[in-house]
Amino acid sequence: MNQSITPYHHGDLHNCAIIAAAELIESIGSYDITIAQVAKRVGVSAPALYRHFAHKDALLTAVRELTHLGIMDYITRAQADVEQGTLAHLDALGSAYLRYATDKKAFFGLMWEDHGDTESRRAEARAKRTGFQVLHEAIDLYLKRHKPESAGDSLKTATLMWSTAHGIATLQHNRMLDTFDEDADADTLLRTATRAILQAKD
Amino acid sequence: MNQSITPYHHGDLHNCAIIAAAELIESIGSYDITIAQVAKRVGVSAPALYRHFAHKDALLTAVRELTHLGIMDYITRAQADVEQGTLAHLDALGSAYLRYATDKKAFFGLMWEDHGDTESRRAEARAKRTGFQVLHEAIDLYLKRHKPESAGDSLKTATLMWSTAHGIATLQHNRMLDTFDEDADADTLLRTATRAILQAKD
DNA sequence: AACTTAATGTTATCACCGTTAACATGTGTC
DNA sequence: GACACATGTTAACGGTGATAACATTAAGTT
Repeated sequence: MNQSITPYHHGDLHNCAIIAAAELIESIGSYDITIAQVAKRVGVSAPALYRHFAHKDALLTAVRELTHLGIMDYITRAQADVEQGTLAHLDALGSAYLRYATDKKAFFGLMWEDHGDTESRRAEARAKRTGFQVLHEAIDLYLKRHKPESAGDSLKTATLMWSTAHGIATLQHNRMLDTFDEDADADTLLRTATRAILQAKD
Repeated sequence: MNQSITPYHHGDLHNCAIIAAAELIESIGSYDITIAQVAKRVGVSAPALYRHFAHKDALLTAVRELTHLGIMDYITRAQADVEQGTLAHLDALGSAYLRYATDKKAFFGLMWEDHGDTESRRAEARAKRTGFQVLHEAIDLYLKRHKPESAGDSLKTATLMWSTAHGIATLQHNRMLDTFDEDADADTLLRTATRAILQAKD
């Protein structure tokens, strides 16, 4: 009696490790975590994780997938309350992006972190592209409705708007926005940019 | 005779270490370097560097200062061939920023990297702000000449343009621009954005 | 039910990292 | 020349990602 309560085999170490890593990252507000920390949190020895992940970055890559799901959740939810193809729709998308960047600071940083694993880059690129396509379709719809003569530029317009949103988000993430203009507000900036980009070439 | 060619005291280890670190970063194309690597390159033991830098991040911060000088050099040089306060001036500034991001990939990454040293953040913020002010003045001049009614918005306009340039630069840095639009060209995108932002509210 | 095999844990260990301590060697000053 | 101080050295520590060798459990075959 009084034997080990937890069995030798964990059961679902793979997924639990990913979740534990994500929780850890969120709780300390930084993606600078340790294999040992994750292992301890799951209640397992550190090398055990190497049965499920080739190296630390593979684990972080798995967490990155979660972050993509997370931001897609933000985006999807933002679309729910809004009529498709309207300016409000575009504002909602941008606002969701900015909100994710501030709400989930560590995750946002992790998403765009440089890492070497070339194999996982493709999967990530695909995930980011699907997020991008939501924006692209919204812009395409908007242009066809309100500026049919510019509808052919929807891809370039979407790329530009994503770039702008990303720039504002990362500058805010690095606490640089208010260094430049202490009254700067990310949402207002993005709304201004959105209108400028859409109005261009009139 | 045949004594040690290098004296016991290095003479200017502080600056040499910074330069060595910078060279190392540039040569391997990543700011993920090691104190030992830097020490070896200077021909000194690793702990010797701790006489000149409190911790590794202090050394990296010193390199960051160099990167700020470097990008200011790009910007200053870009201004030389161009008439102040023109659209060409603004294009040149943006182009210089993008060029630095691609030419000095590792340095650009280092510049905006998250790091904990709160003390050095202020100095960096100041350096970034002076870079920003060049853009701000150029935009202010442009607006006063070509759109005097919007001259009051020059700060917000500059913040927006920097954000856009930064977004394009970082997306390109993460090889994401052509993931979205394989024909995307950073310079063209930024020029489009510049014109859109300046034309707005007409 | 027993044996085999593969999956998945364990502990021991490695090389390397940032960093500190204790000691050595120069340099400048009176 | 003696002393203080700056600046270098080697030795060592705790922590990191990762591997090796071994232990345990689960699953499949007969």
